[in-house]
Amino acid sequence: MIEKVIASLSVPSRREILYLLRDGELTSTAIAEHFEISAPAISQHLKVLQHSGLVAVRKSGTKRYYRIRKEGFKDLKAFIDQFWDDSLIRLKEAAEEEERRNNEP
Amino acid sequence: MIEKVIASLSVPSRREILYLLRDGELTSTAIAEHFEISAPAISQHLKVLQHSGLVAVRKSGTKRYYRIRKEGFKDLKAFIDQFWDDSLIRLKEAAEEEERRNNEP
DNA sequence: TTTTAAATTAAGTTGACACTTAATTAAGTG
DNA sequence: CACTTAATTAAGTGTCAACTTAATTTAAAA
Repeated sequence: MIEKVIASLSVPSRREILYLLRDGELTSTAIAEHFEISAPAISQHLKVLQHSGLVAVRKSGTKRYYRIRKEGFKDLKAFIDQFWDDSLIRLKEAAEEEERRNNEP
Repeated sequence: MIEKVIASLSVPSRREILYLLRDGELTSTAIAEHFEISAPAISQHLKVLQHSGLVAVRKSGTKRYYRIRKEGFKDLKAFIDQFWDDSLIRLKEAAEEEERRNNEP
């Protein structure tokens, strides 16, 4: 799923949609009002965000309320943390830095 | 920079390169051996990863040793954490869930 | 100084995808 | 039942970037 999650986030408009949804759920139209691009474009973005698991939707009459789906970020967070706070990396880095200092005085 | 970081991560080959570099620095050729795509393609990926700040390079003779640049992940991590553990979101979610239960019995 | 090795730059091709407008579905409301 | 509102699906277009092969740079070895 991380594939789809990252692809979702790679488009500025979609990140902007996520920012908007941080303050609570919004309808497709309400979201579209914040953009210059067309309503269908927003709709397409929302579909991508749903398929990647980053947003969820709730229907009520003709309206559809979109909201952040927190768990959708889980895998990506884990991916990043591998590089961010993996102690193995820190050890490797330190060892190599040490070696560099020794070999190129 | 988050723009470039996410773009970097959106390509499977580049994520694979990062995985390889977790175990320590590697030359361009050593990296290329793990892939089916051409050496120039790898070189281009490495350039993208450098420009996004996710990898750094060290020259020694004709060889170039690439390594993870941990700090490069910082901004993206912060971005994700906004959605992952922002207490405001949790409160909003809880409030809305509550409201949903009340309005649609 | 020729040759080899390591890696890149150059140039061109192709497929994906973020848009657009137009048409369609679905659910109220007069 | 028309009409409106909310949102989507359909279909087509243009751009961009991930590849390719060929050529070039740079440093070391023979």
